[in-house]
Amino acid sequence: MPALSFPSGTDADGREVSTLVDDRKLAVLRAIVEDYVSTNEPVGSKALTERHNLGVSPATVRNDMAALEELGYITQPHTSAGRVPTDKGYRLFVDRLSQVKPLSAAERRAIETFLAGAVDLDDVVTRTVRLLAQLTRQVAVVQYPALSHSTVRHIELVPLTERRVMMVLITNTGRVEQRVIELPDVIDDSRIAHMRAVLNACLDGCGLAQVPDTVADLPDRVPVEDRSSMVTILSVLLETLVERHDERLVIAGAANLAAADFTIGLREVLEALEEQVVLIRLLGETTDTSAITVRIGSENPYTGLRGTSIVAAGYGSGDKQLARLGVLGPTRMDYPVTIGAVRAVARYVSQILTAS
Amino acid sequence: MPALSFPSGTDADGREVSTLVDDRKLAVLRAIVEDYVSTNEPVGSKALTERHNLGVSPATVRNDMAALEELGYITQPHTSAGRVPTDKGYRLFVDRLSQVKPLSAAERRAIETFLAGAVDLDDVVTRTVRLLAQLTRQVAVVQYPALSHSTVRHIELVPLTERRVMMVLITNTGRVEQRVIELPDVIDDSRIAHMRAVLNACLDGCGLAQVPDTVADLPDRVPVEDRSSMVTILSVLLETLVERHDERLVIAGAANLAAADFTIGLREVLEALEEQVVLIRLLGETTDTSAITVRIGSENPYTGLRGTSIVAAGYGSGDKQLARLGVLGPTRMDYPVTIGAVRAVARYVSQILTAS
DNA sequence: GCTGGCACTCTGTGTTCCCGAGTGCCAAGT
DNA sequence: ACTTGGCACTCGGGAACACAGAGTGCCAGC
Repeated sequence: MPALSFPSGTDADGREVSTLVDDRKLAVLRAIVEDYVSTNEPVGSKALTERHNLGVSPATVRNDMAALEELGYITQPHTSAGRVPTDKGYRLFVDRLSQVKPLSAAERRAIETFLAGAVDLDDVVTRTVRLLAQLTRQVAVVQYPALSHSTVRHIELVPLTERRVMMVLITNTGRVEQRVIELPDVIDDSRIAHMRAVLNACLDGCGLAQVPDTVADLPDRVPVEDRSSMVTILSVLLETLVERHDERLVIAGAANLAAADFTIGLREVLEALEEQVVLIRLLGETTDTSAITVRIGSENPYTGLRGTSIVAAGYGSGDKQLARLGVLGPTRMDYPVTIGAVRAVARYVSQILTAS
Repeated sequence: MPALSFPSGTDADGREVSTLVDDRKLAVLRAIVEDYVSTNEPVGSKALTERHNLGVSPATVRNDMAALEELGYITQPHTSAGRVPTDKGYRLFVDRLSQVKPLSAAERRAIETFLAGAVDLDDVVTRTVRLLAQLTRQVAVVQYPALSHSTVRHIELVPLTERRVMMVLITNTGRVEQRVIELPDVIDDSRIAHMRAVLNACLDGCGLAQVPDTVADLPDRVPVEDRSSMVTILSVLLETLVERHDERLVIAGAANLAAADFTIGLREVLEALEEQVVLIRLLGETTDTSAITVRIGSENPYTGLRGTSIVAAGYGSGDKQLARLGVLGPTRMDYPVTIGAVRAVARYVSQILTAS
């Protein structure tokens, strides 16, 4: 059990905490959170003193509990029932009372070997999401690396019929986007080859964000008879960059929802999981720091997920954040373990992506 | 209400049915199924006579019910409760008592416009699965077109670093598979280009099933210094064909499970949905006919899905069956509507794939 | 400021009871 | 030979009720 860390008066909230809540009350709060997470039952003063040697009697704990309730950190479902942490209580617990629990050596080895076997980006993402779901026993979500921070590795134009080509865009992160393009004119293979050469000469290594500017004068660099085709191709390319931007997500572990006694709101949660847009917002903005984001219950912007928390982290290759991954579970989750797992997986994935 | 169709003595089962079960008993069974599906409560003799004008009294219906129960078509949850159809009862209902309900004109228009907007194969599949989930209010599953029945449209080799290339395989169904290949030797771009040319010359239009035979002598057709690289590339190509074979599935509408009062087994169902292998088996073999497959409850091979039925159909481009799609829901589902929706969607998707 | 004691308040559980829907069977009717 | 009304019987589920147990708040004493 980690020592109780309580640097008093460090931030705006610190003052309230330091003046009204002494160390023992915080220890009580922590004990409540830990017990409630493991038993899923409101925890009473007597049980607390039995399971944690706080060195005081139940009566004292009761006084502390009353104070904590007054401050909104805990609540009781009914009069004369035990206490349950509120979202605010979990927040305090996560911010100041808990220490992230690192994975066991065995778990780390398992992650390493499991992820190392991936053959391509799709595979990395699929394995990652399954891994995360299994480690945390919760619902895992992994976002595909964003196009916006990648660079063009290659653009391929494959003639399909005489008026149709398939464009394949390959990025440095290994992501592949393809689109079928209907051309305005009939174009033979050698002209296609020329356009492909022009495209690649211009865009190879170009950051995707820069593509729109870079291609502006491209139509002028091809023979006049190919100009309208080139315009068509470019417009599809730009569309691809915009439309698919950040959109793809992979989910695993939905079955874990049923295990958690999610009597209420299961339907809403499943619905949210199918709404990519909602999920992406929940994963949060891609911040520059590699910090873990924790959204607890009502802190998250989506109605219907009142009872769920999200633990998310960014990942990427090198120092660039490419996308986010995380897990979603009941507010009543084991935050130290979950945060540890998410952090570890994010790091390993970053490592894999950087290496390849 | 469709006329009662009962061609007596048509098949092996027909004899039992025709001798022991007369038309009225079948009408009773149908009424029971219909009522139970819509109310989700065991249906009694009195309620039946009130809601369906069978022209007989409750007592008569009771006699018929006793006979139907004897034959295993219905059962009662407890003594002195109404009757509930058994899996065998649903089977008879589906096979001989129900008429597929076609979609409304509005629904058909909606399908058409919704699917027509798809830009590529991924998009077709995604839209299809959502559509199906929405139409049936159940869990929809769509399998990606199988590689085995497709032909090679193009193979692309993209140099990434001096010892690494990405292979992109494009099939005539628009499916794209990519793999990064680590080469044994350093190979410059022109030699890569040559290998690409050789590959495409040999494989363009080749059925994927024929690829293994076709490429057997390919290494001999390239300069001796490229031979080992070609072998590496071919082995990865063959791997891709085998590994990804039929594997990919897309699911939507899992939230509908929560709506159905799936008090029992929800966990199992969600687990099955994450097990691609199980799901593929459930969708069934790709048969040549365009018939709809219905698996009712215990008919399906997977424990834990006792309470669910699967309605599946094949789809494809032209007359070739490429893959399957279907929905999964409680055995207590509206089969006529569900079958109608699955059939319609399968047809439209086939149409889209054929046209493109 | 902590502690033990005490009265009080609930929830959850087990019990009992009863209503009503539904059945099976039988004898009478067509 | 089937159908029908009648009747006794069964059983699940809801209402009413009691009660044990866990938990609380408060107070007086240390």
